[in-house]
Formats: sequence, C-alpha cells, structure tokens
Amino acid sequence: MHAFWKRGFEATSMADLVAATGSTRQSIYSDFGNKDGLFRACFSLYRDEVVLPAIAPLNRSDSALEVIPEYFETQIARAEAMGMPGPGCLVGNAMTETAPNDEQIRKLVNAHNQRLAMAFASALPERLPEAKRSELAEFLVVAAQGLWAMSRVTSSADQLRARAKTIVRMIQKEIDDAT
Amino acid sequence: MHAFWKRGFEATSMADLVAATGSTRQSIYSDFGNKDGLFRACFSLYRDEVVLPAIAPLNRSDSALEVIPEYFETQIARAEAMGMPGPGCLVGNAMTETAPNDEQIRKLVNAHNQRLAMAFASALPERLPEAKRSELAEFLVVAAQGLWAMSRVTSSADQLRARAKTIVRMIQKEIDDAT
DNA sequence: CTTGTTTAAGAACGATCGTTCTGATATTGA
DNA sequence: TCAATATCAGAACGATCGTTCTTAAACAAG
Repeated sequence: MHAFWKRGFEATSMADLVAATGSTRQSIYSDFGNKDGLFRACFSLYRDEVVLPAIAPLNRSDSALEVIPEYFETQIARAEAMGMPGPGCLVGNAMTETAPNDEQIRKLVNAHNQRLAMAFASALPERLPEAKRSELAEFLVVAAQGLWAMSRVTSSADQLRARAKTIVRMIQKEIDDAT
Repeated sequence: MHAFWKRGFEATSMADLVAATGSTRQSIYSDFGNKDGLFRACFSLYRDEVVLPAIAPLNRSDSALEVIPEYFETQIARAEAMGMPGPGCLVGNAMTETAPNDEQIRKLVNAHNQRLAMAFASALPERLPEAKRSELAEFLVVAAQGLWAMSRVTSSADQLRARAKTIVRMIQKEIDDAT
C-alpha cells in the first residue's frame, strides 16, 4: 500500500511489491489475482486504516466545527512525518493517474469522495439547510483533494497549513452568513 | 502532448508517442534526447498553448472579477469538449504522478502554480491588501487543482460548474468582507 | 548528374514488465 | 510417522519497455 501510495500504480513494479511486502510473487498472485487486484485491495486497506480513522471524528454525532481543521492538521502532520514532499492521498493519486482509464478504480474513487463528503456534511452545523450543507461538504472535498495534490510538490508543511487555514476560515464565513 | 495529458507519463509508451505525433523514433530522440525530454517539451507547449491563453484574461490590467468564473468555465468547457471524464490539467496530473520523484518536473510544476497564483492575484481587486490578495490567489490555485482532479473522475461537467460556482461565491464573500 | 546530408521506416538491443512454472522445503492432519 | 498440502525462493516466459542501429529513400548544393 505504501509503495503504491508513494510512487503510483504504473511506476510500482511487482518486484517492488514483493520487496515491500516481504511476501512472494506466488502468494500475491494466489491471493489477489494480479497487480490490479492487489491495487484494489490496497484501496480497501487504505480506506480502513487511513480514511475511516481520519473521518471518524467528523462523523461523530456531537462533532463540533473544530473537527474540520483537525482533519486537515492530521493529514498534514502525516505528510510531514512521512517526509515532504509527501505521498498525498492514495485515492487522490489514483484519481489523476489511473481512474480515467479504469472504470473499476473510478468507481472506488467516487465512492471515497462521496464518503468524504458525507463526513464533512455531518461535521457542519445541523441548523444549515441540507442543500447548503452538502454544497459546502462537496466544496471541502475539492479543496482537500487540491491540498493533497499540493502536498506532493511542496516541501513546506506550513504552506499547506496556511492553505488549510484559509479554507476553514472561508467555510466558517459561509456558515456565519447563512444563519 | 495530448497523449501524456490523457494517460499520464508512465502509461504512455514511445510507440504511442510515435503514433500520436506521426513522427519517427529517430526524430524524437534526436530532437528531445529521450522520453523525459519530450515530456518536458510537452510541458512548455502546454504552458504556451493552454495555460498562457487561459490566464491571459486574468492578467489584463483592467480585468474585472468576472474573469475568474470565466477562467473556470473555459477549462470546464474544454473538458466537456474533450470528453468526460476529462484529461484534467497536464501539470496537475504530473503533480501527483511524477513530480514527487522527479525534481526537474517538480520545479516546473511549482513554477506553473506560481504563475497561476500571480494571474489570480492580478484579477483580484487592487484595493485589497497585498497579503490578502496572495492568500486568496493561492487558495484559488488549490481549488483549481482540486477541480481538475475531480474532472478526471466525473462525467458531469455541470457538477464541476456547481463546484466552481461555490468557489467563486466564497471568493466574492471574502472580498466583500475585506472592504 | 553527383555527392553529401538529412529523413523515413522499422528491425534489433538489452532491460524490465507482469505473470507463470519449477522444485525444494515447511507445515499440517490423521 | 507419513502422505498431503501449503509455502518458499527464484528461474523462466512472452510481451513490451525505452533506446539504438541499419538501410534505403528523399533532398540539397555544386
């Protein structure tokens, strides 16, 4: 998963994957069928181990608005810990690399984006009209994907923090004005 | 350029490039050295033929704020014309695919982002403080890159238009509040 | 026309790709 | 203990990768 995450699908060879997993070609092929199957399995793993924990605070029924900046900070801190320029988001990377030419992956990516949007929506104040909430949530998905893309070309985590701060402030302003 | 744009660097073979250009291997190697050289040349071409025309209206000294939604609409209309899911942005694609492992490309990508930020900044009202202008401009770069990433997984141009509209409205609100 | 240089088309190169096969070594269940 | 199964490292497969070489046609200048 980390190999795909950092270098993308095409640039990661089976030899890389054998080395990274410490497994054998035989095992990989009997368990996952082929390279694509392993990649899709990594998507599931990424969702379970990275995405779901990251959005769990957003989904809590008593979540306050602070969980949104906390979400961004968690991801930025991870990028910083993994070394900048960071690996970005496995799903975001697949979105630009393989999704347009692989319908299966495209569906997984869209499912991810929808899940992320729902999480953002549930972190927004309930008093907002439903349409407004989903509009802002979908905006946050776009902003997040843009931010993770930037995290693959910048060496400054603080630059990302500044961008995230702007995004959060704009969301705050939208909420204030809507009430 | 179109081959790289649509399928990315790794998934595009020299055979594809020979076919797409109608040229010969010999000519490509004598003119560009290798595949990387050709890719970088495509970056230059993309900047001159796609990016500069797109940001020219932003850079006009008498530009009004409407040029920003117009910029988004132009890009979305192109994606629509080229077939959805669209090719996104060549630079944005390279940002996630090759930039983290290729310093030369990373520099070109960062130069592009900077150019785009300056263009956005010059389209924002002059009465805004310089810091505010560059903050909003840099936000717009993130939002734009997020949007072009989304354009590679959605079949709905109107979905992109809705996202762009939100982005523009939020920018407008920031400007109104800052004065 | 002749000579020297550039272009065309594609064969060929070694390397590496994703995938499968081969035996040998562990591991299991009765 | 012993046969059956699973796991192992790695050789080997055909295909394709990026790159170079070969050969002949097209063209240029005198």
